[in-house]
Amino acid sequence: MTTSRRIHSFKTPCELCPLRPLPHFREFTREELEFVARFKRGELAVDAGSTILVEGAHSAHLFTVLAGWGFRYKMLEDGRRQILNYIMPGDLIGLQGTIVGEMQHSVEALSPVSLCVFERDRLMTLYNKHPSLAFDITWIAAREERILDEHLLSIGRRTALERAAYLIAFLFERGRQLELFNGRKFIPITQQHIADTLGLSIVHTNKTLKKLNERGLIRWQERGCEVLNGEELKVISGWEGLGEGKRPFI
Amino acid sequence: MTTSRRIHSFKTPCELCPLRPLPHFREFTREELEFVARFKRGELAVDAGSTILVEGAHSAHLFTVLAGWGFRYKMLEDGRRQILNYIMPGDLIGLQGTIVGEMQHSVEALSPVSLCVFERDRLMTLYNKHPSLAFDITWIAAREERILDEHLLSIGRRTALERAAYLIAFLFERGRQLELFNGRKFIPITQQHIADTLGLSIVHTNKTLKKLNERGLIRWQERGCEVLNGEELKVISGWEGLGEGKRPFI
DNA sequence: CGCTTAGTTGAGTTCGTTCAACGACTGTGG
DNA sequence: CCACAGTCGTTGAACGAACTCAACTAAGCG
Repeated sequence: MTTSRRIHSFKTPCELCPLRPLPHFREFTREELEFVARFKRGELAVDAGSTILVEGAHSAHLFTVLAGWGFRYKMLEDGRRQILNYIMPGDLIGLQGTIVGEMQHSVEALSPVSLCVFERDRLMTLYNKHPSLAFDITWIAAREERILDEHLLSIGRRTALERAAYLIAFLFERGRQLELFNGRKFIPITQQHIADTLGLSIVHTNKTLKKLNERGLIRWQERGCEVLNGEELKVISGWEGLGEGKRPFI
Repeated sequence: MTTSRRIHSFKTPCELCPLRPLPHFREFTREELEFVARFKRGELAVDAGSTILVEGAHSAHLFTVLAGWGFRYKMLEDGRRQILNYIMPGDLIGLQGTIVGEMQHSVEALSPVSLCVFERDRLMTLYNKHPSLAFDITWIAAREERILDEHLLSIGRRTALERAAYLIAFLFERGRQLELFNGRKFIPITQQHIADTLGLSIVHTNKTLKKLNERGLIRWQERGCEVLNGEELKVISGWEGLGEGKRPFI
């Protein structure tokens, strides 16, 4: 594993944030934007495969993903790993660490990832001075909760084929909302990641994905998944989607 | 299913809240207490087995559990049910509905439950006037998230026996923190609830619980689970517990 | 008293696992 | 340039965990 991280004091100015103009995100008032610009302390860039946060650590920082894909996971002592959720542009990470004191899960990059860095000590200032942004943070936490609910339903009660279809449809829909696909609908994960998300073995995951492949819904190539028919994946899994409303991000 | 609900305009005054003196909860300032007292609109009492919130509904209310046990769940169209988490005194329910607009899961009572009722419209006032309480709400959401992470790890990667041990240890620890057991360590759930939480069939759940019973860790009786050895359940599941710090509640 | 719900148990089946081997590809060092 | 190791994906065979089906007990309730 190549673990390289570069911290730039160079900042993408929040006024020129590449995410904010997307129709997927809610607009900010000038005051909110100015506050967030001051709240931001720098940027962090990590390579694919590197660890962004480690379980047990006391990080002084909060991050918002600017670009790239990653995932949150927990491990048991004997090495069994469970991927909890995926992180993508606009997602806030490290909030749990800020609130509980110590990280309860780890975060790893799937692709090169760049992050906005915030200081957790200043979070209380945000709550004091910008109730609307405070509400946004709660909104973000509630959204994560909702997604975890869906994942639980999936792992607990769906069949292997339904689970796989759900997961790929989910990642695809998120990527679509964020306008991450330029032509090629490609999700940068390995089958091991799929297995560790769905609670299946790698072998059975492979055989399950083969079925989706045979139905012409996905194609596996270059260490990732190309989505050919996102709608049918939703039908198979019985998943209703994330909803189309705008969402906030810090 | 007997579904009875009584809404009392009668209120347990927040100053005499039976929960607040518990060492498990953080103390409030006088101002916070006064605000919450005005925020509270009444009380709701429901019988065991009745539904408190339904998926898809637009509830105008938020609730804090005052007494009793319940659970949150989601269902697939064909009836498969997944229990997401359990609700107990001090828990806030309905926040997702407030934030996303419509409930994404249902909530049902396991025992007689009484709830404090709040109006979701007034939540923004709380954010504007009481940043510390706003932070508490985020805290509560982040805590729920953390618990869901643990459940995901459990369902995804633990064996049936470990899962059962984890769940019972979890419910037991929560009950203990809330001082719900007076001598008899009894959890009011059926084996069907256990099955629907762990993602197992009722038959296999029964056989798994039998093993825990044979080891002298639990005893099943009167539609519930009596915990005989909570520590050993934690050891079997490899679960580290919830942490002992104080927590907020509204 | 019959009806319902919760829990128990056995038998046979299915789904998902582990083990094992192999091909394709990538990066590294000689 | 080739040899080598490492990762990722693929496939077959054997096994085991968890499932369904089915029958039955015990308790609670009208």
